[in-house]
Amino acid sequence: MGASIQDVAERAGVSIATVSRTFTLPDKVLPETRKKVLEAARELDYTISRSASALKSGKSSRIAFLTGGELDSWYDSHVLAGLNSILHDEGYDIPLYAVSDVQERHAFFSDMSIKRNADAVMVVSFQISHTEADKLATTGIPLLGINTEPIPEFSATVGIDETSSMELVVNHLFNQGHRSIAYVCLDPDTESFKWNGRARLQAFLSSCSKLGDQVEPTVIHAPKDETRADYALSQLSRMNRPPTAVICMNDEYALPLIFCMQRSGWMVPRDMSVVGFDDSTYAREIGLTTIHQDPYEMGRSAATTLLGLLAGQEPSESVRIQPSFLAVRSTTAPPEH
Amino acid sequence: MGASIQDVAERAGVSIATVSRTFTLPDKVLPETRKKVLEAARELDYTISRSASALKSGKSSRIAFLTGGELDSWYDSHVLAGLNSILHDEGYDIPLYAVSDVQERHAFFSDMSIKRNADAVMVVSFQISHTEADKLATTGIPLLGINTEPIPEFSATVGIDETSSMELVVNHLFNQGHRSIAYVCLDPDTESFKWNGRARLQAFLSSCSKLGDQVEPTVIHAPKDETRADYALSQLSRMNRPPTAVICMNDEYALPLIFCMQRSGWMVPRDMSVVGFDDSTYAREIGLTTIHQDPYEMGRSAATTLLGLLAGQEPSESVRIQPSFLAVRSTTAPPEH
DNA sequence: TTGAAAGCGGTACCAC
DNA sequence: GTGGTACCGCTTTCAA
Repeated sequence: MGASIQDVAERAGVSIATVSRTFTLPDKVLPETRKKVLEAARELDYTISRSASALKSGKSSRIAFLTGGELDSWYDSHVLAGLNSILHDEGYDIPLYAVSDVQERHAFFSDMSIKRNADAVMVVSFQISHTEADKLATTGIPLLGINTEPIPEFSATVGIDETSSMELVVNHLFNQGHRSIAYVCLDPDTESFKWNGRARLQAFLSSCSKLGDQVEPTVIHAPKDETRADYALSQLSRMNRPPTAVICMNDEYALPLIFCMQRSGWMVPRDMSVVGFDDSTYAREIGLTTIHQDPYEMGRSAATTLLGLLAGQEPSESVRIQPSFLAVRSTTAPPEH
Repeated sequence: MGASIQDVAERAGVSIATVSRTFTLPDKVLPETRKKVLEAARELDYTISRSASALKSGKSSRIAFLTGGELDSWYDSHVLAGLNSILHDEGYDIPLYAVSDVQERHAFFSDMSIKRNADAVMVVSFQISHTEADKLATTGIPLLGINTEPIPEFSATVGIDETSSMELVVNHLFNQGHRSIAYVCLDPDTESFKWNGRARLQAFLSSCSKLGDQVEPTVIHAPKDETRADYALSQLSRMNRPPTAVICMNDEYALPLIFCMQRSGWMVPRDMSVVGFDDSTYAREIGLTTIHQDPYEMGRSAATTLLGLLAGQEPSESVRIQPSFLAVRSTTAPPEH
């Protein structure tokens, strides 16, 4: 159906080698010849075949995107958009490996269909084990982490500083006078493959302990489903000395919790301060105090780093900390005594 | 680096043809032989090369995903997740063609890099022109629409019934006693390539006119950016006889509008009823009355249809209407006189 | 059932 | 600067 390089060569009266060069190394072709070829190509509506050039050149032109769970989170889909905004134009596809249960996870790392079929792997928000990372490393292709633990197997990692971000939050609340703070999150051990679940929890505990005995931390493991806000609220209510502030693992926990509180007659921040993480959809409009970060830019940053790596450059820094800051808005206030 | 089909053949003591068959047509290989091959493959950590098989078989194993604007909308990213949940396992990649300005749009349809490099095109939420559709049709590959106008060039279209969904909304408000209703949307002619912008606006106007002179419709074109809610509210405020209800083109307009109203001291639904479209993130938690639809399922539905098409089946129905319904919650109520 | 062999459509090396 | 050509790794007749 479509014209091949042969057809173009004949029409332009040159060899296929020249046609190939015209597209891949235009400088090595006489402007005049190039013009002829380009014209012939246009007339025949010729497009280069990805599979053919991939086969011959030995590069798959695919960057695997590995993530835990369906690609439905605000964070991951923005990372993807950012990656694609750069990699697409460079000729890369981004196959999506969304492993959402242990079987899929095991399958991914055992058949390793990625081998020879990807030029790099982006590990996104995924709590990868060392065995798994080792397995990936045997491919010899660059491994990049976005929103993951910076492990030695990765050529580079892009993310925010979880520890200092959480410290910003805890200190903000502490400075407002809060002395009992709850952290609401998924149970990182059972409910999810996401890395930041674990990292943020640890950061919360360490931030509190830095303040010594002055702050009493509580951890509430909420379920993943729609009942998470109700569950968290009921847990808070039944404590005999409830905290005065709640930090949520992300906005997707914080916002429903706020709505739920309002329906139950609690005033935010009067009765309870609430902080989120991410500064995602509606956070600004609602006035949520939250940690701001930009996953789209992280995707772009990772893509740029990767392109350098693929071009043979050494990564200038193996861990790239992206900016994040505490957006103080109207869901936090000093506690009423 | 990686083992090739040659290596496996040698190790298993068979020809490469047999190795190939073992993976693509296992039934045509003696169980005994198959076992040998599979074992050799495992020992060598062999994975089939996608580019090689793509080249030889003439199929690209790519399904192009064409959408207007960055892939950051709730709707589009859920469609993608749904598509990928089926197509990935079938061995398809889904390259993302996100055209967000006129240049990119023009480039996409003029270089047609998709030609010979995609087995099908998914047109998602995109207001495609007839010229463009014709151009795509010259590739001869299946064209599917998701959340698009059902045009003859498409083999199939998946979406909700925009007209009847909007009628559900308008009639709900009418039955509550609303007689002056505003519709808030992007200006479909200038601000976006998204199809439903146009379709919903038309549906709004026709739904109102079906009720004759009894309902007075107003259309407010709001900007795309963060000021959209403020802008819409200011437009509403300056009307000398403001409507009693507002329908928004989607939840991403409705929710900020509600927050904005609350900040300005308006009570929803007492002072103004608000309806959204999509039933997306937080809509349920906030109690937004909205049209519910499931883009993830639409993606899966379209993927299934496509696989049938690719397997040579005729599509059973060229337009597939996915279920949608009005979720009546707490942002609509009879108007106070 | 299995093997031999002819490509699929490019790329890149080597002459000229 | 351009052309000839040997592959890249697989799929798929066609014979055996």
